[in-house]
Amino acid sequence: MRAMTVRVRFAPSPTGFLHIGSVRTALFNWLYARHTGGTFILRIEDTDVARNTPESLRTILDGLRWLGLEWDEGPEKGGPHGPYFQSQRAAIYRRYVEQLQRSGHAYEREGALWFRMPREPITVPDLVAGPVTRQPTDREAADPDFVIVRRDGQPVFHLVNVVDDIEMRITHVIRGEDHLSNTPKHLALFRALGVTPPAYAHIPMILNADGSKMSKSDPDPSKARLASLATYIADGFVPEAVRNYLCLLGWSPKDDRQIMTIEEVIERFDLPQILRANARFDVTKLTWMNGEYLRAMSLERFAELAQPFLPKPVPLSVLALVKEKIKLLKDLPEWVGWAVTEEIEFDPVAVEKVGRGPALAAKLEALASQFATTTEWSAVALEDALKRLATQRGVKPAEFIHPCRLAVSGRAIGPSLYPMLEALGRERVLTRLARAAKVLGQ
RNA sequence: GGCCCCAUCGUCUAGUGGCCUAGGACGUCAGAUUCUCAAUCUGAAAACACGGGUUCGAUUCCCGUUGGGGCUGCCA
Repeated sequence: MRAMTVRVRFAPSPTGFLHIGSVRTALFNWLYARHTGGTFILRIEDTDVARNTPESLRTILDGLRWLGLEWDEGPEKGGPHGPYFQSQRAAIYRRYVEQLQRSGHAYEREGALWFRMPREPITVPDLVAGPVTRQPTDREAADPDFVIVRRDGQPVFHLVNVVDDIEMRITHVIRGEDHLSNTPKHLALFRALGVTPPAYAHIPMILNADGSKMSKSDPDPSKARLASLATYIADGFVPEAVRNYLCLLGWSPKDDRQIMTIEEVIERFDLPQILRANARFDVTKLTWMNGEYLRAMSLERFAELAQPFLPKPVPLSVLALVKEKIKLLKDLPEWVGWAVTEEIEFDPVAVEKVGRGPALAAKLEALASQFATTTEWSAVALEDALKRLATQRGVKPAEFIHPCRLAVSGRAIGPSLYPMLEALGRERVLTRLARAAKVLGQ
């Protein structure tokens, strides 16, 4: 007996930004396809003409590719079961609608076409939640039937979703738990059409940190931002980190691993391990993970990813200094500012911390004359020079280190001091020491 | 309101009746790194929602309560 080849699909609606929860759904589908050697299909559910936009479609395609979730069949790719836009499949839906009418499963009412829902409860054999049997709600008790073709002739979600899953030979439907309540309708449709339904796996939702629903239209703008994948791209998260973090939301490798290569995840991922409980999105942990990925990657890749975040080119030697420190690429400008701007702005908080006035000026001037005579301009030699000066004055090196950092970078935090000085070069360091002594010396 | 799903540290999770004085990670706090830091290292505090059962024994099984989430559109 040969197992049926797995065919899964991600079926977004191009009506806005790509939701981070949708991304996780796409990821789980993709992982399952890769784990089983199956096929990952992208299908665009654009039956609601009024709400679809081309930009939104672009966002979906780019977003999936950014994460490395390439589809095997779908837009810009083709495949044997196209077209992959529901707006182009009207003839197919019509065929199925006619079949339902002929077999007496559908009838017209108020200009729309309604599906005759079975009166007895339907059990969903869900791979994650187990068998789920729904009792009829108040509404359903009054009238369990539902619309499958609108008055304007457009077929609705429940119908097209099922028809396409049939036509595209979908074997497993992995989707958000918000669809669990819809599933009996879909099962009834399959039954009426005389087709064996796919297996269902409803995955838990991703919620905000406060447990509320992640919504792109949340009245709180900071929450609304977090719901969109675009935010993470813009803030300088790297795809591997976002993907890794998402893998750990609702799925667990069952050991203590946090950072995993995608190959490892593909190897271990399977439906039975998916958790039943909703998970909250912890952007802080994602940020930590992003820093881990940034530090672990090659300098070349770091430079490549950094490029869009830098107003002007920055030498690799400088990027190397901040690569180990930074967590988000969007913070790059302020971390490398010392290397690309001569007009250093002094951070008030840093000035407060280090101090100002004649005492500071004296230290900076001493430093300047010390560095002016340093023969070899290297991190090691500079460290040696600074420490000699401190010893001469009978103070701790820190007494000179902090003012020096402030003078050359304007900040209290940043890369290690001596490599920073080395990268800057003698001339710029001396200029900055003099300027800082003047500006902060009063 | 009705229906459905869910419930271990603040968060993500390990745990499928005794190995649990409940493990890991993020975050937090405290030290260390006699240069900062959102880096690194070390350590600490921190959880089985509640009430009934079942059992020799429950975080683990059952029921209820409470709490959270979802659905309840001629949206998807």
